[in-house]
Amino acid sequence: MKKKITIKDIAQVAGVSIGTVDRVLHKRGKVSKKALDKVTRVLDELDYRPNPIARTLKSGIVYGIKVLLPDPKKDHYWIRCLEGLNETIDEFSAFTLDIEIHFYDPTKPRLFSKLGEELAQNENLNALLFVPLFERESQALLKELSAKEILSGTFNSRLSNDLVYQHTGQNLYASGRVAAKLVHDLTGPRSRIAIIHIDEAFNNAIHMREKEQGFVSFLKEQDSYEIRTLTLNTNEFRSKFLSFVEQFDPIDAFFVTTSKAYEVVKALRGNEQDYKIVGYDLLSKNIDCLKRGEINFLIHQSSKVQAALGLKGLIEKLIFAKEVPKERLLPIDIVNSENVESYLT
Amino acid sequence: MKKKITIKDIAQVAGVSIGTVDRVLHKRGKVSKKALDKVTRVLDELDYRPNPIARTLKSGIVYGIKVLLPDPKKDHYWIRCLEGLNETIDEFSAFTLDIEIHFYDPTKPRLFSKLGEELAQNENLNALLFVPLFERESQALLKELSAKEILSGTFNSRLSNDLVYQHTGQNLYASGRVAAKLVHDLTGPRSRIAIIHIDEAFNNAIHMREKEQGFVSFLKEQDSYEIRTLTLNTNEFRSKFLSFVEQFDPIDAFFVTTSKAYEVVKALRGNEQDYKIVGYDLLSKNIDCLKRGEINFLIHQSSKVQAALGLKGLIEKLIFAKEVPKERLLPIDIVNSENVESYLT
DNA sequence: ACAAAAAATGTTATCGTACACAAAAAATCC
DNA sequence: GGATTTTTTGTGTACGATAACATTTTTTGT
Repeated sequence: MKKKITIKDIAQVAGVSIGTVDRVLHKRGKVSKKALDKVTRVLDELDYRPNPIARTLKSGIVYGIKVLLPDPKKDHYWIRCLEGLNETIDEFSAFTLDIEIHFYDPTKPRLFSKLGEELAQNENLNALLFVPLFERESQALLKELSAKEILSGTFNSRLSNDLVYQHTGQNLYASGRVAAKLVHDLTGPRSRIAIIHIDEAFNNAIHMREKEQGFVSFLKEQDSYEIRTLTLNTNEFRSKFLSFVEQFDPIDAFFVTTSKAYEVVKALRGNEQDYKIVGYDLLSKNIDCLKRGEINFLIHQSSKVQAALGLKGLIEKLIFAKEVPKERLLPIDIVNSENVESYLT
Repeated sequence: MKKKITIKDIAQVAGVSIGTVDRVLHKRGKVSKKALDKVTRVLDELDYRPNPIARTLKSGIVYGIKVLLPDPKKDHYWIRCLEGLNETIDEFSAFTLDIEIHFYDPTKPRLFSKLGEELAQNENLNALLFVPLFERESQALLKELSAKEILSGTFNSRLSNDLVYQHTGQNLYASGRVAAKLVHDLTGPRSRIAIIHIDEAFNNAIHMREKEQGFVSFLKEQDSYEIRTLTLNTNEFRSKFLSFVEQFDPIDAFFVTTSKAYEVVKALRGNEQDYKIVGYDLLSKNIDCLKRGEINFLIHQSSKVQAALGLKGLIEKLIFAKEVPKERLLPIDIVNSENVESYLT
């Protein structure tokens, strides 16, 4: 228990009043050069860091944080992010934070832009966390935030941009390699494998490509494999999928790069062969298939935790002046029928 | 931003002074029945919860927490717990907490008892977190803590005791089932599987049994398997292990219930056959084997996170009066060569 | 019924920070 | 140099909970 250095200590050592120290700390001017130098030096020497608790207690200081999330009503995937956000909000309920969550239609880049601009207008906005589904629009938003010195955070999708303060995400390439390793374990070498992309437009196409690249890169390192890729939408699924299966027959395993592995399962039902299937995301439909043994593995990069961590990072930066690594990647969880329960908190 | 209810509001509504409210809150007596009733009612009605920040700020209130951990010098396994503890301590550095970590020799129950009693003597000890390696001694300690109204928390090992305030741990039985499922995936049905317990005395024998039971229960549900169990210590390892392998030959897979899977790998080196191996814990030696393909899967229940969560639970109870579920079980992580990196933060 | 003791209740300083305002010191003007 | 403006510095109060202390009310004893 080392004694904590307060603003009082600084004032005493520097031989000035706490008011002067405060002015130096907050750069509100009205300080003579002499006093400024002395205080700055003492501040540095004693390694002073303001007590965030006292700061919070002092009335009036409310940090404004807004979150921009794809509407869970339009795409159920995001409901878990919302849970994560709410948990973090709850965790910091003791502090005076003004956190608002706004939803946007994941199919309408225009509205995203509009909403983003609107939020950025807000006077007392200190940080904005968002899912950058739309590359171009997100870049524009980031530029605006940066200009206004508003902290920015992204999660789930990544932008290649230095302006973003912090990103919390997933290593898609590596997750593809993980899937490949699992398939390799399940089928052995020299097998025939289908990579299925479903609903590329809706989700981020880049996501699926990265997963595919990781997947293929692993298999290339192993014994020879026969790989085919199929890209389609939910509505054209029934018509195209089965003819693909027939054409590429016999298939040993499917790697489904989106959360729609259950669709593949459904389509293959009644088929005699024992297909191995590796997919993504702990949707309840997927979990049902997993438990019935129709899906072998699901890869899970908790979007809930991503959202929670992303928000937490921004809050801690604001309240505690705690620095967070610019990029944090979640573990790639391998889920099968036996450990799935342990991931459902 | 709903307005927060302060002690002042309560006083006003109840028609008394804040002093009286405070006395009611802290049960320090000297309050008339009439006032007590009124305040209690208002307190309940307005759902008042004290501002933990103001409470912390008020000088003098220092919560004392001690942690009792097996010495990482004696058993390197615990070093990761220590990391987790330190991360949590760091996280709450803004609050006035007096946290001390004490080590005990994991081979000496007597010293554990002695140290435990010593710590419990401490006047301003509010909570004690410990790893209950020794059943009997831990029970005694718990009784003492409970009598003194000191919060108790355990992690890593579990005691069947209602006195413990909260436990953070792992589902060993389920992890055994997970391992079995993986082995099943790797070998297919009708294979020959060896369960290896190493250093039962040192670690908790019950742990290994639970894992074994889970493992066997899964395989029983599948097609017939041939299972043999071998229990041994590190020093007698070389002599007994190879003769066991010879005897039970041919073996398809090994399930090692402790963190010593690398020992099995070492012993089997030079052997022609392609054994499948599933083990526990992300020790660097295990990770090396995993990356070289000598171990197929490691099961990971982050002891670091267990320790961190355990401590966090106690702190939040003290500071925020936040209730924590009596038992929290970590996810059972499946680790292979491709996702191991994502777990090493 | 009155004084003294006991019990109940109210008031206030404190923690560390932030900011408004008052006070002092320095600079400017005539 | 004295009055006025400007700059710099110091002081007081608030935030919410706590606990010591001061004050009021009630009870007890004679």
